[in-house]
Amino acid sequence: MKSPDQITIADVARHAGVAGSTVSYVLSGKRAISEVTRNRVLASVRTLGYHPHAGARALASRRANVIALVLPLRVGMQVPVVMQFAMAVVTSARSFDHDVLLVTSDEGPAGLRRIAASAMVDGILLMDVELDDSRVPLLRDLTRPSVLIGFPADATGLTCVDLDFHRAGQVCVEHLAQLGHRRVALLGAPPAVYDRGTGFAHRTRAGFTEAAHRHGVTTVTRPLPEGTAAVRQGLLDLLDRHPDVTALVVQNEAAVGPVLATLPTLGRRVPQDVSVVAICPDPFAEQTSPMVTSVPVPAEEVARQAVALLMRKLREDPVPDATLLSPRLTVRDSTAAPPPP
Amino acid sequence: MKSPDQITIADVARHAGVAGSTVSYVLSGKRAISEVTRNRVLASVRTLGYHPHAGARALASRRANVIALVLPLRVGMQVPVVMQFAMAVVTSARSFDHDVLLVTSDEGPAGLRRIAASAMVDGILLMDVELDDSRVPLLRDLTRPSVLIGFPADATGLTCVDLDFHRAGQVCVEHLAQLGHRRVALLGAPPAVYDRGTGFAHRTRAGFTEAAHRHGVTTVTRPLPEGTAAVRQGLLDLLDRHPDVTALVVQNEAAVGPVLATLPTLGRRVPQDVSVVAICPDPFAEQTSPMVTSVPVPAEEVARQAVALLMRKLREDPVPDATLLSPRLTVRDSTAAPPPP
DNA sequence: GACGTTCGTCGAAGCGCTTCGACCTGGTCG
DNA sequence: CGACCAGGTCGAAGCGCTTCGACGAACGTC
Repeated sequence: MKSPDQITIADVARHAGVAGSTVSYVLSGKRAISEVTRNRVLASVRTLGYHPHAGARALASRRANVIALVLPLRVGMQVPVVMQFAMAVVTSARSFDHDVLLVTSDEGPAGLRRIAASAMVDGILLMDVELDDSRVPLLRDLTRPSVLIGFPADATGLTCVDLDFHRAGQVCVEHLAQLGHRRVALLGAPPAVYDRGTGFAHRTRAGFTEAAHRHGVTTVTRPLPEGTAAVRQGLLDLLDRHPDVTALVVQNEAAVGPVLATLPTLGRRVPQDVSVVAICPDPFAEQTSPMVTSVPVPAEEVARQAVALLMRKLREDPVPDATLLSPRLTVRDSTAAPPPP
Repeated sequence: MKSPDQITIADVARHAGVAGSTVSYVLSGKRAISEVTRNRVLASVRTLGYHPHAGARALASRRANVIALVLPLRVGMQVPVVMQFAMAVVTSARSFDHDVLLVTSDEGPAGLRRIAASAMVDGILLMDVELDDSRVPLLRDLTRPSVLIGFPADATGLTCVDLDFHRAGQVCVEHLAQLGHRRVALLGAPPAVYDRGTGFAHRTRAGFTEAAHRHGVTTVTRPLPEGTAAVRQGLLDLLDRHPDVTALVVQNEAAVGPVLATLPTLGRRVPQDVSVVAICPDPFAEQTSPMVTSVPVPAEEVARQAVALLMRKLREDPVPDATLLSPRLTVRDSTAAPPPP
């Protein structure tokens, strides 16, 4: 007595009057099959509602058609972007006929090792990589190919994708310099993010500072803690010490709203008195009032690229080590020329 | 020549000087094995770094040790909660020695069917269930067990877990009534959420209205669109038409911040002039200023419960159809007695 | 018209694991 | 003291799939 669920390739073969191997070849396209046989098989597949058994397939073909998406358990401020990433990864992976196994970092290296060694996944996508990431060395001697989203300090031998944050910092300054601003502040991620050594924060700051220098703009940079009250306090302090600042670059999704809301209460209108540029996802930027000029983190595109790269590695195609997506600046209503002195 | 990666159970057996089946029994504990043999096998497992091949295991045992987590692709504003859920699901699943396959709804029912039929997962966890959810009927005639997070209109034959939103609505009103408020407004999710028939919004409103009635409190309810500007407009309009409202219940994470920020600019101090209770995740509530009295959505606990239920169903243990987690109200700084008339 | 070629199909051999029945011990019991 | 039993262990038979080599048949080619 057969169990009622799980239609096997043998069932399809019988129904179509061919050999099991023929069904397999029809489905994989790895050998020529006549038009007529193919159609007969496909018809049987459809009428029986056949779906290949993933385990059996993985066992025989040594490919699971699954990739791992490794997220840090401690998702800090940037939850929405991470989510957007994750969804985009799933969608992209599906377009390559792969599924996504969600893994958290809290099992540590052992978790990664388990996933890889059990042949559960063919490749690994690592998100939110930190400058000095404990998972990274492991990745190097794992047999499975991997792609990182973000850059560790030492990226040799690894494939990494990210927004070009260095360039993003530059772009913000250039926009503001062009408008005539001469003194600009960078309000960054919470201090913890810098301390943790997360790459993007440092790279943005470097680009920011470098471009400012080049354009004769003087700068102030400071991290911005979480929480509306803290943001307010930070702003007060900043404007108190540096009253001549006429533009802010904010790289902290959670802070963008509060910053825009607080400035008017401090007697600074946006953009008449002070301009604001944000580095944050588009959905955020479009929801503020006034709508904020921003350099979006193109989560979907980064995800797509990362998956595409991983697929190429699975095929053993050569891939570039570093892929930097160029930032685009979208001008909205929060930036204007500085007020006359 | 053997491929260097992938140590098999045969390797372990040889190394330990026992039969393959013995290794299997040591690992699964399904038959008595002498202490001495067990230790010898476990030692070999460790020194060789053996991890069972997931596909082979799934094929032979008919259990993949993987559950599917199905997320809606279109995640609205409540991204952070969803994320929190997802992470908690992974953690819980791991504690049962299961992994999590991330699936989006955008493939539609076909996607679910594929996942289930390919024996890729043993069970399914469906998030963000809507009152009239197209995926739900399918679930009923799938062979795999499933658990829903949220309630569809017709939940017969299904296992559902959620916060008791009806009770949450009541709890908010009761708190406010006790403080002496007589006229209370419910500011809900964006209109689209109601139209979509998402259960929690309706259930909260029902509980809210019912409790208000019972306590002799009159109510106004209205959805709240996304965006700071829209929130402001909505508040202006509300206070204009109903100037006697002294308390607000906000069920819209994205709106809590803006509401609290906007009220003072409309000449209403919180909590002296108007009290605010939010139904939102704790991290949100703790970040507002003033810190808002709230009924948190216990994402982690819901996730844990859902996974636990699914595991019981996998073991074919009987489980309750509906699991409602009781809300707790955390009093913070945004609620007080209403001002004298 | 005998000989390659290609094209399409089949059968069988695994992939690495679980699990079932069988088979050995040594005790225990009547 | 032989029969019985429980505790340990083994060998072999699959699980459902892919893939390799083999094999007919239909087609030129000299």
